[in-house]
Amino acid sequence: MQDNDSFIRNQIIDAAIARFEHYGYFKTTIAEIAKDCDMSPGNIYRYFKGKLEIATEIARAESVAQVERLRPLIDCQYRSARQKLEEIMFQELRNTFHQLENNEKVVELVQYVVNERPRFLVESLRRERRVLAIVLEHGRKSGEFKVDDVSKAAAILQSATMKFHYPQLFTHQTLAELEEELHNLLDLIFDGLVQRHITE
Amino acid sequence: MQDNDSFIRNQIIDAAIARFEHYGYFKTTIAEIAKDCDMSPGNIYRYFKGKLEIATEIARAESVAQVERLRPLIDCQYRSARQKLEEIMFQELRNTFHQLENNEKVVELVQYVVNERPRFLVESLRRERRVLAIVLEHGRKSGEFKVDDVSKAAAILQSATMKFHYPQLFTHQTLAELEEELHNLLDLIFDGLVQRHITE
DNA sequence: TGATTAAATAATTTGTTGATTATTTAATCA
DNA sequence: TGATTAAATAATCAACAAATTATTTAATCA
Repeated sequence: MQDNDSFIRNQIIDAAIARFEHYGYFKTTIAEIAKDCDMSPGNIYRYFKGKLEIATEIARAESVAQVERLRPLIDCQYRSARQKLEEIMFQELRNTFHQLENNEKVVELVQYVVNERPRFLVESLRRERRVLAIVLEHGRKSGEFKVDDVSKAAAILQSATMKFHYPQLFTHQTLAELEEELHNLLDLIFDGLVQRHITE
Repeated sequence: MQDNDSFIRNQIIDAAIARFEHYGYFKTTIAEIAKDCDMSPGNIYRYFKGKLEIATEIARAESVAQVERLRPLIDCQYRSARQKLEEIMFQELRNTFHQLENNEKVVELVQYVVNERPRFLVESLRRERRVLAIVLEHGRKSGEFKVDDVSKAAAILQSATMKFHYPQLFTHQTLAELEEELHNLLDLIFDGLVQRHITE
């Protein structure tokens, strides 16, 4: 029964989230998650390959949700492509920063998943690049941007803003400082990206 | 005797470098370094506060040397400021990449120093920013660049290229891939940085 | 007296053992 | 028969002693 299966998977995921957020990944045991779901520890393994797979699924869902939260923004009619890219970057910076300050258990979990499953990071970065590419394509079509290869441009944009997604690289800076730096960086990038209409 | 003191300091540093490069920071003991210098372990402490201070001095010297190696480049008369910045970035990328591939013991040492002494990283980054600022100032004076605040621009340039200095962020990319990405990034940045002479 | 050492102490690492936890397997259930 | 469990096994962790190493101190040397 496929439906019931995914119902139970969700039940396990939900129990795991609650435990992980409260006690952290390492301090929660499969036995505890199983007990929360009124099942035996072994039965968890019918639904997940192991503890790490549960964590990976949670981290992936968070990464997908973060990108999903950008959707209304990228669909918005009243913003320029530039404004959209700026807001995407700021939203991600603030999100990372707040996670780091308020949600250390989740940060720990994600960092562990990233270390154990290098593909996870590659996949998450690709998801973000797709969003960037969509907005860049808008900008290209409307003539706002001068880009020929949209996905290459997305990759560049992503590496240029890498610092702002990696808490390890927030060298003791405050959010305000990071925001100002990001703002300046984006100005620099856009002045190079915006189509310049030479007056003739 | 100040001269003799610094002679012995250098002797210790040299012995430590040899050991650290060969066996790694953690596998070499103060006793071994002392023996290489024909002195007792305790005597090391007349010259250094401890093992970590020796490592820090070695890492700092490496960081200073890396910046020094850029000097002929920044003094060069026949290169544009843009060319200089490009070559600085490429030189640093290649340097980091090769260290990572050939000199894992040194990488381990530097990473440990960075973890234990957060100031060390701040200091190294400032050293690099100073170089960038010098070249930016050249470009500003000659009219090649449109920058008002040179040291702010240096900071932006540094954060935009952060990925290429942090091996942790080389997500399984080859040197060739990284070089291409850096090349594209610099193109983007310069198109925004270069003064555009509007034809009137 | 400053440089050095040997010896003392403090901190860290290593190795070991027992417990806990993750995962697998072989029944049981419905 | 598929879902579940209980029991078996494998892997990991925690605690603690022993050993090693880092650092300090109190002599000794020249």
